[in-house]
Amino acid sequence: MILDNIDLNDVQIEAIKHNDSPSMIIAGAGSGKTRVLTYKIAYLMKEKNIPPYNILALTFTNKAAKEMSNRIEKAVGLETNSLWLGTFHSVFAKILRFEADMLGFSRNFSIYDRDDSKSVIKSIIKELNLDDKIYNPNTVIARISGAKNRLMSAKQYYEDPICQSDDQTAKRPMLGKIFLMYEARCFKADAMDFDDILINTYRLFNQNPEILYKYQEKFKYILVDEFQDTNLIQYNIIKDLSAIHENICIVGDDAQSIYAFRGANIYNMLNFKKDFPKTKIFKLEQNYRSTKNIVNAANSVIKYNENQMPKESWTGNVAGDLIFITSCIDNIDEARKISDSILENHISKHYSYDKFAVLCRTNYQFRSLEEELRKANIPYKIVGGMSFYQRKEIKDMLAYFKFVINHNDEEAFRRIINMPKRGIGPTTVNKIIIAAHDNDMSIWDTLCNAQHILKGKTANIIEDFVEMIKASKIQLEKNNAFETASFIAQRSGLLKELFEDKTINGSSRYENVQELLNAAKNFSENKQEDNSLSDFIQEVSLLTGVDEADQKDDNLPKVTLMTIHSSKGLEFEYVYIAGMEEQLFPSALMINSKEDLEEERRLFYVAITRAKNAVYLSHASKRFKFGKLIDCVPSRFIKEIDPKFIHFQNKSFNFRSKNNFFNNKPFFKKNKIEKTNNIEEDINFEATDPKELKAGDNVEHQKFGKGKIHSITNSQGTIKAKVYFKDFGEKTLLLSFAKLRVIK
DNA sequence: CTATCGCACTGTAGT
DNA sequence: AGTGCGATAG
Repeated sequence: MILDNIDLNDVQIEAIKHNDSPSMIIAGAGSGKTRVLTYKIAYLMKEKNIPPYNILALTFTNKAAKEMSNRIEKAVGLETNSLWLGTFHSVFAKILRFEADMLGFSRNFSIYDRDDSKSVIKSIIKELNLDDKIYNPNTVIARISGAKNRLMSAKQYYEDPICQSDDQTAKRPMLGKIFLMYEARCFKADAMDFDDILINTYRLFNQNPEILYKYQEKFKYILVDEFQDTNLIQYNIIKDLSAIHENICIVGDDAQSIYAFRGANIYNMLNFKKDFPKTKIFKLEQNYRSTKNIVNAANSVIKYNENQMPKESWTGNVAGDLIFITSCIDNIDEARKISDSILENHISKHYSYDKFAVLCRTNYQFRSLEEELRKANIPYKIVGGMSFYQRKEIKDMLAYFKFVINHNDEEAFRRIINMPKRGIGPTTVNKIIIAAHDNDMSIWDTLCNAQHILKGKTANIIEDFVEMIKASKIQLEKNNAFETASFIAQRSGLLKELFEDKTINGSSRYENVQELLNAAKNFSENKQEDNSLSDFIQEVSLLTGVDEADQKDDNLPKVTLMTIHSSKGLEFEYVYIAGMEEQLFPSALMINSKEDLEEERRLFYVAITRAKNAVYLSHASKRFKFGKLIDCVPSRFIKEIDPKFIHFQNKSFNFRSKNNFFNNKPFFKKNKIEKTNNIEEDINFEATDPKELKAGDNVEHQKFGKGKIHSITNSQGTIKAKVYFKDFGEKTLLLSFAKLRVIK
């Protein structure tokens, strides 16, 4: 039998074998959650002979889905293809493509990411002649997304008295109108944003009982991973889907719920038992990952949270090291101490670099860390952050693909119409879009009849453009993703333009587009069917920064730099948590209520429990932000760890102040480890007095080499220079810190 | 229409 | 520190 010879404890086995009524598996950090889930699916398929297409398994990240699929393949052999395993968004998007016409969409609908939505919102705000400082696009998006997550349509929002009065007091009376226009615009462009994928699935099932029934019968077994991160809509959909068979198994840990900010609802976990009274609960409390000190320290912090389910996380592992705490002068000192410590552990304990992770609350903290790791010649990789698919040239290329697939995609149209430059400026674009809106025609039909609104050269250019799209469409219908993509890349002239750009930035853009074509190639070759460009785009639209991390990897072990959010589900021998400061972690922007603070605390809990062997916390007294030095105070979370589990690395600490945990001057010692020879360090640069620099000067920079000052500006008290470097393109430098030397 | 320059804003997290 | 936008020059 499949579970024989597999290392599983009694509760795990019980949980795996329970499949005839709802169940909830409360799985603490490091308790073998994924293991249970994968073997549960394997067990259903092999022992219960459930056909894979009757099983639906939902995860939150593509990465988790991929890993689970790999593990199942290992356990049962190669039959996971027909298994419905994927993220909420990808599975629901798949269903929506099948049933699109029920909702008035086509099966080629586009998916708008945040940037696309933002751009639509911006153009609406502009059209309505509203002030984008009051109607900040981010705020507007947040309001709309919030309403959508409460299952409110634009029309309902527009008519709702509470929403109206809220917006009135916030001085944003037009928000309802913007929402209405946004919804209309997306619908017309045959596009859905991330929220729409969930909402439309919910509506599809609620408005069409026969379709719901079809899927209820199809998905006889439903499993949900990371259930604590589901929002209300996601929960309602899976509740509906499992209403007949009630073979639903949810796995989660309330202590690791860190997505309330995007609508995840910790109470879903508590409500589940009410909605499914027959629920059997399993608690996986043994931690197989971390040492006793780490588990106990994590427990001592999380007990400050009032909202949580009772459980006892414990481990049979060794006691291990205490939690190290280091005080630093500023973020550069912090980065240096972390890189020194990594090097020391790497050398003395022979741990390869991939055993280390540096976790941060925010993305911008990576900059100083990166620099120090680079100086110390420690290989590293950054996970998340700016995604490959968010780069300009990639978005441009994807916009071409999207427009060929969906001729009504207005966002894609705006992006590509003058990329590469073909002489179509904003005036012409507006003419076309206004003509389309006025005559209630689609963008595409307007383009095909461009001779009515445009004259001479411009009309010819548009005609050529239309021809190009038509030719690409023909490719789309008969060829696979790679063939079509290559055709479009060349025919559009985008590839040629990038190829001819000989600056470093230009050639890296060219390489990026090649990389994208390469991805399309792999996609086409790995699949026998469903390998058209449409299928490729569907997959890519739901991909994020975290997913590509391993993609370009050259097998060299590297230290991982990531945010705590993206570290969820992973584990490392050594975990460094940088920036343990009030305002930063817990984040000042975040904590408006007790619930918010508790979420930050859970985030801290997640961070600590990533570690198998040791945790290093560091905090700085000063930190650069927006080019300014900010004073920082150690995080309250440090104080909350039971002192029994802490070791202070800086001996000079004392507890003089009652209010501030450490308000004495932090101890600073010279680096013990000698730096490897680094050419850049050999050049001894002195920062030139900013007053001596002026626009047009030829300069040399320590890191970027030779360049020319474009302009010098003084904004909000910081003097900045835009410098064009020969090898690195345009950079903005803070003149007070940048080490520039004037070349005569 | 396109290129360049100065200014202002942003800076939680991820599908 | 990077980006994006508007003003202005080309």
